Amino acid sequence: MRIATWNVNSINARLATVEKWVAQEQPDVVCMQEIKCIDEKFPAETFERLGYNVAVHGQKTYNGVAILSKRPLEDVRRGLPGDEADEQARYLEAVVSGPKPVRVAAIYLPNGNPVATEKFEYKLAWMKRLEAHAREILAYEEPCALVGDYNVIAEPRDAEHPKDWDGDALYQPQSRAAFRALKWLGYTDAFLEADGASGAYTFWDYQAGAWPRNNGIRIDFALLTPQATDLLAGCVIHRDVRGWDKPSDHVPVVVELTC
DNA sequence: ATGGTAGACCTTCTA
Repeated sequence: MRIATWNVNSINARLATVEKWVAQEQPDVVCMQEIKCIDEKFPAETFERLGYNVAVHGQKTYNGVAILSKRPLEDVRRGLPGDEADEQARYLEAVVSGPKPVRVAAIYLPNGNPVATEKFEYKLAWMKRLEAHAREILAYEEPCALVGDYNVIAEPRDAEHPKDWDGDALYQPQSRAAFRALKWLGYTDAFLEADGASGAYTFWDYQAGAWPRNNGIRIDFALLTPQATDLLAGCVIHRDVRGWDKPSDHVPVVVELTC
């Protein structure tokens, strides 16, 4: 089973690009972030025509996540547990049915900039809630992939110019520590495990020629439970998609599990 | 040191 994650930066602005890639690659599952629309405005029919079931957790203008799956989706959960007052649509979880069911979550972790504002506090609080929920999922002892835009540069190797990010929420010691705490609960970074190449990025800013200069960062991850890690067959960053017409600033990451 | 782009949408906010 091939599971993709992609921050599309508006599904409606990106529809032609996303449809082209999905039709070409035919992943079994596609987790999207930043769809930037309410559920009713998500172009579900486009993907249903390609043979996908669709689950959406959207909101107006900002954020929003979705899961496409060729196999039926069960036990769909909308929103990250731990704060009933949180109205930002950043988490969607479902079980992909089949002989070997796999739990999948689409994650759009808060950016958190600028630092020293309530936005950074919200990021850290959200990461605490994610850690608590990820701990619960580990206790299920089942294959699960937590995929998405984590908005964290975990290590210097994950940036072309790490020093440029010193004042940024994505590279703060607190952000990196929170990511480390999450991962060390017992999750595996699928790309590092399967590939491990340095200089492999998933995001290049639209500004200042970041793409032609390869001024990128790796912030889109697939974190796997031990039971999913046992099934890991590969992980590929679809770098070339950043050079397509009307690209997102993120590219798809595809993790393959043998099931 | 600054500004550079993209998207949603009403004028500025988010990234």
